[in-house]
Amino acid sequence: MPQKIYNTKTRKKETLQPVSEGAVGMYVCGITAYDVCHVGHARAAVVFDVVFRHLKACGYNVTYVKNFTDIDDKIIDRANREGVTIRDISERFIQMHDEDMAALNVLKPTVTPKATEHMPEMIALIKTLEEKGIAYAVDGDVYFSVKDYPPYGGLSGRNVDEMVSGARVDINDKKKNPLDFALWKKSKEGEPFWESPWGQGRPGWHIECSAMSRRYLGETFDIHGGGEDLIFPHHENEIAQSQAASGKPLANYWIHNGFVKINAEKMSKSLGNIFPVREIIRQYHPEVLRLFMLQSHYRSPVDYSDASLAEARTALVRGYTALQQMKETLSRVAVEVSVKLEKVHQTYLSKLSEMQEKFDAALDDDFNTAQALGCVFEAARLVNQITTAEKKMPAPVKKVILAAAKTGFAHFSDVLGVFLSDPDVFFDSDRTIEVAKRSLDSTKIEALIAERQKARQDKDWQRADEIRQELAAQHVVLKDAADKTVWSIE
RNA sequence: GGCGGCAUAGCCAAGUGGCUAAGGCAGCGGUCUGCAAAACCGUUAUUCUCCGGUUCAAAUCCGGAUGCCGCCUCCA
Repeated sequence: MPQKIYNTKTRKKETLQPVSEGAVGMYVCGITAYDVCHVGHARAAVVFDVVFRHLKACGYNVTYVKNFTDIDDKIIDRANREGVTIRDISERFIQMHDEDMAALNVLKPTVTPKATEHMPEMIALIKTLEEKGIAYAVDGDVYFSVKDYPPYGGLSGRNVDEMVSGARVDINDKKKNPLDFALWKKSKEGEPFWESPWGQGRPGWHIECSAMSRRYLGETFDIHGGGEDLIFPHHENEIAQSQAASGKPLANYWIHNGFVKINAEKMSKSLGNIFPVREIIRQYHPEVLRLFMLQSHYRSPVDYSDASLAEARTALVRGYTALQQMKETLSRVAVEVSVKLEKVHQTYLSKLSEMQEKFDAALDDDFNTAQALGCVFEAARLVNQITTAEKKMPAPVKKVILAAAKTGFAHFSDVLGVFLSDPDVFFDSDRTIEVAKRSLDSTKIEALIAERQKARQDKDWQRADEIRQELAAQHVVLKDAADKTVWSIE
């Protein structure tokens, strides 16, 4: 099925037709490296990671570029506050960003360029704009002249005249027009600077993305992404700069992810409701956060809360429970050369392949991860039916069906970036996190479980139940299997 | 003021013209179990904020009302 993408530029779902057949160029605006990543960054990263993974799974040769802004007012401020260099700051937070992303199973983009490493490209681009009469230099600053680029406002659906009358733009005497934006800023005393035809200074924010996307993807590429807040002014300005310079469209498809909200409010420093990724993954397995994001459509806003993460955890546990049963059954049953499948058994196999088709179709339809997850959970139910409920099914038949399910799940995991752990490793890790969160003592818990096992062997059900209740009070849930008792935190 | 989005069960959330309105959480009944837990089976929206319209047919398209939200200033 052809890939459909909702294009912010046209506000419609369109069929992806790459510039060059079989290849996709994608640029996504990355972070400004001045602080740790929060849930919002995580969402954007996960959304475009799934786009990346899915397009690759579809056979496209994807070049995914995600930049780091490593020169910016906020970085300078922080460097001054801490008395270190801007490089110290940006390197520190890029490193932490990479750690967080790795924890969330976010694949490394093909290229992760940094602004400071692309000064010549930026300066060249600004020069081109200046030569074309679309940019003007004033006292060491260079501005983009919005009135000299008539299509301005095309992406965000804004009208230049109305924006001027709206007048929520900063006052700056150097600008000819309040909507004009800086391409190059003269450096102030003590600030880091680069040499340029306009003197010592540093680039404006928007120009770096124009310069780096051009460098790695060319003048026109396929997909440009970012958070919905970037539509205006950032992406609008990128389009203006790049297209004014090249005379060609910058990107054919514009994808924007929705925001993460906290209690229906915007996350912001002033509200004090920022949730850093590294804090969240101390409370929950990273895949919990990832699953939470994938449960809703990437363009909708999501409301982050502890309750919704707890719910996502339960769902994740459900999936891993199926995987664990599958693994266990597969390891137990010996391979049989020829297995006769009856019609009922064939039904399972066809249901499985139906789930896989629906899964791919969901992602083809504007990366509908929520719908795709529906297929994953239906497949999980099917696995559970095979492993537990279908007692009459011959073991070799189970093996054949579960092997097919395993292949299907491998695909689901590969594309969504969840259910990637070994189930036993996942449960261990989940339990460790929960034990720490509730300040429990696993040694004591296990001692009680051992005591209960003895009581059970002696058929002292009263004592066994007493211990179970005692543990339940600490949120410890027991699961009695034939030979052992496993425990988890509810 | 300008631009845009959203409203589906107790909660979260897909579905955007027509088969039984996915899936997850929670609830209820059953199977299994010493009892549980997990799993499985069954059940939980005659209906998609409200009012009109188009159509043989609408949650889905059009118009209006109400409510919530985002962007227009750094922001994923």
